[in-house]
Amino acid sequence: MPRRSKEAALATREQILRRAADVASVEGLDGLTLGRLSGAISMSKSGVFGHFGSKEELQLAVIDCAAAGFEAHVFGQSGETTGLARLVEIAAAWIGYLERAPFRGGCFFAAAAAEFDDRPGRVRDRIIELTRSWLRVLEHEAETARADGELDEAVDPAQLAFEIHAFVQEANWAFQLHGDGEAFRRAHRAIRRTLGVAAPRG
Amino acid sequence: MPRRSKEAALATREQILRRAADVASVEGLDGLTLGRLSGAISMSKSGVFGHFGSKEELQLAVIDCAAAGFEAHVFGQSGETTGLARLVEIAAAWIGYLERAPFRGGCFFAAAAAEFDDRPGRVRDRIIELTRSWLRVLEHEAETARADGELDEAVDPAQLAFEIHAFVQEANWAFQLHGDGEAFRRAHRAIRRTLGVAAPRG
DNA sequence: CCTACCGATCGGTAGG
DNA sequence: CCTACCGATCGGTAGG
Repeated sequence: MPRRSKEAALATREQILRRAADVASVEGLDGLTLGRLSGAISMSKSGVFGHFGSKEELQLAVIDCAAAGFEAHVFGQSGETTGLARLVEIAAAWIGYLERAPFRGGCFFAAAAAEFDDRPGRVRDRIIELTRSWLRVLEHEAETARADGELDEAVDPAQLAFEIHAFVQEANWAFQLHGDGEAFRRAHRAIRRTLGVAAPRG
Repeated sequence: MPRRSKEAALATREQILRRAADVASVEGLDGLTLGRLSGAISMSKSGVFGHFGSKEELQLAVIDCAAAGFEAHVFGQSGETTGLARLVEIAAAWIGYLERAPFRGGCFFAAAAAEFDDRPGRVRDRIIELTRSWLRVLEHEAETARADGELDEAVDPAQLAFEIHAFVQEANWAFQLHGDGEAFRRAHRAIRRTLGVAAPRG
């Protein structure tokens, strides 16, 4: 018999993960140490450790926690639209999510990707999987928009996804590093211009 | 009297820094530890330490070393051109530098910026200074191109610099994280399209 | 979920 | 530029 109920243990786990994601966005997923994290939530190190079994499992759980928050915001905001309207909507929701600054360190995945892009392992694999799938969402909507005649037939959906993704990541970079208050507006403007140019001619 | 000549000491210092920049591009500027670095070049920890006096001074020296390599490549390649031709040239030289992969971990400054964008201190200040100045170079050439009538008068040079910078950073990101072999070609294509669109109408 | 540990490694120092 | 060391902290374990 566990001394505390499963519900209480799960609630503790969620509380740990929320704080961990915040710490990791600043210190990095590797700089997230069991000692500092447990101190920040007034638990013992091994009390935190017991919920995950290894640091790698903690890192993976933090990534999934951040992904769930991101998806809830971005997909929760978009309505029943498809194609170009949906592409515009989810890009705007993405920018809005970053503007609301869910973590102190800015975009969790931008930080995690830069940190782990050259460290093979399960953490890197999970980050690759999630970022690839997000790029595919953008690409898929661009494809639908082209098929529906909302974009010029010459448009390459993967190229369009690359450019939109670039603008939003650049805005996060410029805001976090330079404190550039124009950054998110620039991303909006760049996306609008790019989609305008990609519109069918006539 | 020093036991070894100043020249020899400086050569050792340069050797340390080259290796340190490579390690830091993978492990991060914080993950760059005196112990691992000294092991990698078969020196004692305190032998390396003595050249810098603190870990922060080592980090700053590594940043300046990476900046010198970047500038030598990018500005060394560009000729006597100005304005639009120069903007195209330095953007291409930048992409070429990243394609040649000077460090195992990809763009040194992209990694360093993501790591230190939320850690106040001299390291962050130096990264901000160098990245700001590079953005200003792009912006300045865009201004010149507009003044010379090579770009439409409605073009905002800062916005153009933002977009070009975004494409190259995105290419580095996609290549490092996803191993995307198309990434640098996509950046070239995006820049060409953006500058083509920004060219004067008529 | 806690206390009390483990070996390894960290940045940095003393002294030569 | 080296050996030998310092206190602090790391991820992880034993036992309750």
